[in-house]
Amino acid sequence: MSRVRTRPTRDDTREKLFEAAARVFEEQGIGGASIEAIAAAAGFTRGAFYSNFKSKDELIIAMLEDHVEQSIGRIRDLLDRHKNLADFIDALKSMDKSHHDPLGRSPLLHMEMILFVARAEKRRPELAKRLRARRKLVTDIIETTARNSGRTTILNPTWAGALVLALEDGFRLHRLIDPETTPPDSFFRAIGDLQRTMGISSA
Amino acid sequence: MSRVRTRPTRDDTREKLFEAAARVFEEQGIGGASIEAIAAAAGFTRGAFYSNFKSKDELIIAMLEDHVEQSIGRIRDLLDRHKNLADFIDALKSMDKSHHDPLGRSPLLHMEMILFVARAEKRRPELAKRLRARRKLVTDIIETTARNSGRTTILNPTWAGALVLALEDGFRLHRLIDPETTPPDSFFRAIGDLQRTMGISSA
DNA sequence: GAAACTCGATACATTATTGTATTGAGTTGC
DNA sequence: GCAACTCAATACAATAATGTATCGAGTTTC
Repeated sequence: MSRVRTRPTRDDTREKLFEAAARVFEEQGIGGASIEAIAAAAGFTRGAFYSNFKSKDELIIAMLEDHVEQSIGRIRDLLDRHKNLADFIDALKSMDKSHHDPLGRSPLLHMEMILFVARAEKRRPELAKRLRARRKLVTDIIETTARNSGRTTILNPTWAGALVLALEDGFRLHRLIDPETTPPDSFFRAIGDLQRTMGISSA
Repeated sequence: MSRVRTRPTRDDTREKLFEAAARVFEEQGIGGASIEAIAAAAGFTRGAFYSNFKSKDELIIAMLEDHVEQSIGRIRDLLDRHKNLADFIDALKSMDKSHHDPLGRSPLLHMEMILFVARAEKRRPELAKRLRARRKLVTDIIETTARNSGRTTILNPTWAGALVLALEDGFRLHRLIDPETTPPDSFFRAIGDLQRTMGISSA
């Protein structure tokens, strides 16, 4: 190793390409983004891109894997540190306030990713499987906290999980076009309502 | 007017381009679709496209206006024919089963459109306004049926509307990647739960 | 039924995008 | 420290996509 590194490491380059791609996808959508635009946004030429990824698809898949892994990791971590659900949700809330959503990406990009996965289902069914694993993690959390609670649950846990997840992404989506009637805490407010009236889990 | 028309009318051509664009956007996404691909899918050349629309953006905006107008019209129509909410929801359910969702387009395209509008917000704020008008229509329905009902509502009507709309699109989205745990009737099931436990409206 | 008009096809010029092959500065192993 | 290696830049060839100008068959008007 030389004393002062002038060339960025491979991981640096990949990381910069990830971030640049996120910005470009955010602005132009996945389909509308050219490889040139991504490389340029990262301060590189296409050469750097092709040296790191075979194609735009491969970059997206790597990003996706990275994001899902981080999201699942964050959730598990939070779950370890906050055993009871009230604390867990409070912790989620404060994460949410710090500009990051629970999945750790911007809402627009998040939606783009889901559409990408949906379209890629036939070519690459493993991508949707990854997203379903994250879903399952959430429903499992709801299921176990429900079981451990003294409260009787009105809804069955799997269904309650589906409900919560639909609300999360539904609000995220609607906030894009109607932030006025969809304040940032809509999701948590809805969760609160569910807890209070349906007993999806104890506090 | 000649006795037998051999050339399609302008409206025919536009309609075919709409349908073709819907198919192409569905497959490749809005950003990934070329004008050539759209024209070809409609059985035309690019010439026909440019003779009818200035750009891809203009086509999308026309499609969007068309779709929102039809959706609002359908909802109003249904509302006129089914005065009480239970009938209204039943009618919605049967529409839903006939391969069309309440907005009258495929889920993937629906999401693409919303993302397009979100991105176009700065350039064209009127598009988001249109979508908000549809949102408002739904919340108004909930509001008036709530007021007319004898039941006490736990939630305020605007919030209940936001909740219902988030669920609609949330399930639509998740059905794309996890149809197993997101059956087609998820939305209606959720509505039923809300009615039963939160009294968002009377039946 | 002839002149004016309409509209999609065609041709063309231009720019964008892609992917590969090669180069050379920077780094690592020995 | 030098040989082997790494990796982003560059150059290049080929294809894709765009937008405009023009043509001509079909349609409308009178």
